[in-house]
Amino acid sequence: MPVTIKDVARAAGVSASTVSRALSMPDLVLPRTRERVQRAAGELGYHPNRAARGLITGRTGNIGLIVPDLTNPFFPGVVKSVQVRARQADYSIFLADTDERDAAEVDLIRALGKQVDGILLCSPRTSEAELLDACGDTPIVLLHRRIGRVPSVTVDNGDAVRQAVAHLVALGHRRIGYVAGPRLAWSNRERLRALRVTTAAAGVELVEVAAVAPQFTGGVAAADLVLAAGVTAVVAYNDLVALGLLNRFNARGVAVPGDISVVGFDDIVFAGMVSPALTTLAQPVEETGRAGVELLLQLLEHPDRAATARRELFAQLMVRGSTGPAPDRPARTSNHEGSA
Amino acid sequence: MPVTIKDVARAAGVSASTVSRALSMPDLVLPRTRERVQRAAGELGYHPNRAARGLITGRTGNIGLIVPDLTNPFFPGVVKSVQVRARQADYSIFLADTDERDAAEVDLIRALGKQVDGILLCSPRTSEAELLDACGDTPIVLLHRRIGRVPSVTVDNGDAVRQAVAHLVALGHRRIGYVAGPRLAWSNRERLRALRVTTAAAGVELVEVAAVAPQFTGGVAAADLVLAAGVTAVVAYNDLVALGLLNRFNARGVAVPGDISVVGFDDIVFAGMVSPALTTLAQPVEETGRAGVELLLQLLEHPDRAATARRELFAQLMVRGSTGPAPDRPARTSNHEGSA
DNA sequence: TTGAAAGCGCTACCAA
DNA sequence: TTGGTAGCGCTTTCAA
Repeated sequence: MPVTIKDVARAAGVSASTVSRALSMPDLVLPRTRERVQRAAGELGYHPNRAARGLITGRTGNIGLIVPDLTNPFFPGVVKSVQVRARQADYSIFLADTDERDAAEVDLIRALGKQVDGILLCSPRTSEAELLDACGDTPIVLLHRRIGRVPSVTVDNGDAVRQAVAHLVALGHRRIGYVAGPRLAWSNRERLRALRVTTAAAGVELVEVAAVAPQFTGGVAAADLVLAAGVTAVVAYNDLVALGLLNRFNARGVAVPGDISVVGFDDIVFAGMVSPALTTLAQPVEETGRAGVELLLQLLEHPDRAATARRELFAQLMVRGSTGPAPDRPARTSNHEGSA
Repeated sequence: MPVTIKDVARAAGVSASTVSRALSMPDLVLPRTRERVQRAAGELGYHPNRAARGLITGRTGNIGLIVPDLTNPFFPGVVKSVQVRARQADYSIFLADTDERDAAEVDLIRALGKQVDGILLCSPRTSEAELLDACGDTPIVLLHRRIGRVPSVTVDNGDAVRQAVAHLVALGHRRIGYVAGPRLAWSNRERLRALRVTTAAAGVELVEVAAVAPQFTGGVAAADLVLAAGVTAVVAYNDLVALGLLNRFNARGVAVPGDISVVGFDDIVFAGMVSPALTTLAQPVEETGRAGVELLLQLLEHPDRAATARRELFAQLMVRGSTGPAPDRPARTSNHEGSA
């Protein structure tokens, strides 16, 4: 049986109220008493029961974090940074992974809602209305998505895309493909929109090749379509997809960047491990998580103030081996002479 | 203000006790009443406050999960499978990442202890005594570690190593290197021990090259030592380290498997993405997580019974491009002719 | 079968 | 500055 506040009270020869105060509002008790209580608590190994405390204060000391898929190395990065910042503020993390099943988001929000002070929603796909409905009055902060005036931490996808397109155009590419991710993903929509605008402005062609699962296999599946599209460069929704492209290109004997250039998003650690290393837009993962927690904490302190409720971060282009000068002609669509 | 049991009681025209029963022990109330209550609960969107329930039942419905480093793709796999199984049993997951800082384990165990019904400790490094002390009377299940009679899920590292060595020996290798991981990691100790035994039994030489951080950079750092050790094959503590080796070998112009063969552990998804693809020992991640949760649930049901308290799983060798016939001589230690 | 009452561990209020 | 008391939302006796 765990040691409760009463045990400490008895040991210190004071009342439970005093123990409570001595521990959480030390200024309100006499130094002598405080010390006595703290020593007793220490000796007994007392740790307040957070659930019981939460019941009355209305605060659990927990933060919920919902991510689409831990298997994508991008998200563990976010989780870690959230974790670090949360722990600093003495919060624990409830983690849930939706496994890319959009419907699971709402269920998880509902399930976690009661046990946490607020939820960090990473790249949610659920429609605005459903999301807001599911949250009820649980404070939320969106990561990588923007909805009305809901506090959010986002990365400027427009700027990121501009960097990528400028880079490709400078290399001489005039026909660029995009392998999209989940249609409902905000990042995907933003990237696609920015690609349309930016390529048009630069006077180059954009080919929307396909939309695939944001995974390695998605990239593998899209690779042949990319080749058939006759582009000299391709932007992938994320690094996983880009790596899938690279892999299939390699299997088909299509040289990167000789025959075709590839750009990804996220700069997951493996983007730098393959050869040629992937050119990608590095997301400031660490900052994202930290900023998310901070926004949420702020929100918990001042539920009214919404002034600082948005933070926009920036991605940075990492130019690596997978992009190079445009080939004179698009990549051959097959390396078997006969099949052309 | 969230809807409480009283609201439902009022709406259904019954007492709070009845609501409680109708929801958690439906057989004890009249079908008519039950329906009325359930409808009311549904309409109001009532979800019991788990903290309050836990206060009286002594069960939180939460499971703690502590992993060394989410950045290693092996662990997200475990987390996901734990998550899935836990959710089936209507448990939520408290996740904590120690960031490979051994000391953090104890703190986290203490911090989580009170808020969960039990803890899943994945690959902990802490000494047996400290660990048991920190746990107090929180039930724990160890993943990838064995301590006395503490319930655990492990993979038979001896068998895994046997598979790897047999494979390498069959290819003609006679001098095999090992790049170790954290000295305190149980898996590392087991693998090292098994390597010693197995190589000796096969009459081949084992060179313990180095011990590095279980990360990509660790492998990169060890690569030159491996080459200097004059081995024709190298076993790495895990895939991340193996990929680091591969990367550095590639940079130095050392052919894999032409000049040297590489074997990793885990079969993280990226092991199959590089070329040549990494030969590795696939851990049954999904089963590990599931088994861990099941053991813990069992433990919570019958704190006494310890019969089924251990589960041993098996790794499977995935032979891929990174291993091949032994070169006649060990890999050249440099590709610069002059420097030899 | 149902309701009233007690109490889980804690904090917040009010008096002293 | 301290202690007593009430009550957070829920479950679980015990009576009715």
